Amino acid sequence: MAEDKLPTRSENFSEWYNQLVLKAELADYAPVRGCMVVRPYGWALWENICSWLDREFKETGHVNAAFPFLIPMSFFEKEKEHVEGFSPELAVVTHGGGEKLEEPLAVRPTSETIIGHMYSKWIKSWRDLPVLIVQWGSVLRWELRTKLFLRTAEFYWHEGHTAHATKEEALEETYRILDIYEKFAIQEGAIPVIKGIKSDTERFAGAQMTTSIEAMMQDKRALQSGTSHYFGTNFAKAFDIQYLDRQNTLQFCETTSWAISSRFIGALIMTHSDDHGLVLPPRLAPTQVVVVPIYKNDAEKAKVMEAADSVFQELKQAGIRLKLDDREEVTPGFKFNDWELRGVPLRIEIGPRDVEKGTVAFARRDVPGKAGKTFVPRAGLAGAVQSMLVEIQAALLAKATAFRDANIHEPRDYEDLKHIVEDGWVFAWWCGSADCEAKVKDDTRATTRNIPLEQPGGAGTCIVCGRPAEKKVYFARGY
RNA sequence: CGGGGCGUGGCUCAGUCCGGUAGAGCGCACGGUUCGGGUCCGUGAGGUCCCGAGUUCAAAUCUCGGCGCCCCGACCA
Repeated sequence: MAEDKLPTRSENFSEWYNQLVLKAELADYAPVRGCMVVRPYGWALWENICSWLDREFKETGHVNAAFPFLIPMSFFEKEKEHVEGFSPELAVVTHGGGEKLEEPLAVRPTSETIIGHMYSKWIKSWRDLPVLIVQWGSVLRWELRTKLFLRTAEFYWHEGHTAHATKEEALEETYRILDIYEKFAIQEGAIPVIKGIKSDTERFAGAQMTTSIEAMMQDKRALQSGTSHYFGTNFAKAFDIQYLDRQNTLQFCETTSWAISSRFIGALIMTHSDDHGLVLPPRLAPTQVVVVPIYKNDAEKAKVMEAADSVFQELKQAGIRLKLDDREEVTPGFKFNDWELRGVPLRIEIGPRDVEKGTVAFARRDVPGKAGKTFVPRAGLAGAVQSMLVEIQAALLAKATAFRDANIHEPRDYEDLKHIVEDGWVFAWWCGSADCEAKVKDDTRATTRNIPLEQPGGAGTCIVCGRPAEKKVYFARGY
């Protein structure tokens, strides 16, 4: 039960975030360094995220499977960039059953290697392709600095791993998933994201191309919210994933992998929430509506509870996820604050005056205070609630989009870039060289986020070195 | 691995400088009161003061050693 107030976003964004996660009971610190416990409310949110994605993956031909979370160390040696990228953050099991193991086993930081190994067994013919498998689970990376949801040692995700006959098909898959991620973020999460391609330095270890969706948080830092990789034949060559084509010629597969992690919950929090607590988009909120009855004696209680119960039944039958808060030991005012902290999109208050008038009171979470309160007729309530939830969802997206667009700037020159990334995103021409990228990072701690797929066209000059540039890129400080 | 801070009831912390019967607020339990924006009053339960060694008649407090956590950088979904 939360009693004291959150720090405000403006006084300490980081502390606001930490306390919000704890007080809203999304997660708690685990007694294991860098790990979190996802509490029931946080997990319910994660389940809503997963179930939408799962449905979408299945509709596009993917199937689910499970691979071991322990991976022979030698597997990591097979792809040079992959081992360099992941070795520093592996946790390794050296003993089992009291005996030292002959070969240490890594706790999976990602599963390309073990899945690649299995694919080489399973794929023999062009008839076996494509293979489109998704694994739901958790992985472990020994991060040096952790933060609940955003970067924990163990985190939850799905990882898709696909194998295809041709480069065209693999690229098509990479972008198909990126589109699903974009649709998910915008439509379900109300988070406006930018689709694009990562620079060579920001690319996934072992990939030929990494794409991402990037979101702007309320502190204007960037959060990579989903990622989809094209591997070419890198992993197929490392793990010997070959098939015989129609001409009876041995070919290497083209593979992809992609993921959205529990970090997305961090993105939801930092995009929509306010100084009163969590604000969740209705389409993902575990509880979309809470009904709070108000009365001061038994006679009132009887009437109010009768009305509250009938409202509850009607909305439940309409398929709305809701709760009736009939706790007697706390005051309505306490409940208001409590559910606001938890981010429930719509609160319905029912008091004696409402019962008399045949109304209920709506209080929108996204519009705090009096401005978000309206009185609604009791008749036809389910329809009114449905459309209010749609309105709130749209309002959240509109607000986040306006905020993002207001904080992306095109710099006049390099000095201007340095100034902008202090408190916003830069959108600028870039020659594509790692040197220029590194200079920006050294000078400002900002990195390239991605090269958006949607380009203005034409050409310009690199904001850093002044050489000709064909693409524009986003620079921002990331999470 | 560098730089800062901190380990005292469930939580946040005071007490440490200057050694002398372990405290507060919140939370929790019970009773009453209240209820359209975080009610108020009363009663009560709850502590190896991070660990170890030393100094002392006496250590949460002083000395030495260890462990752990948080924040800021380098690694990252």
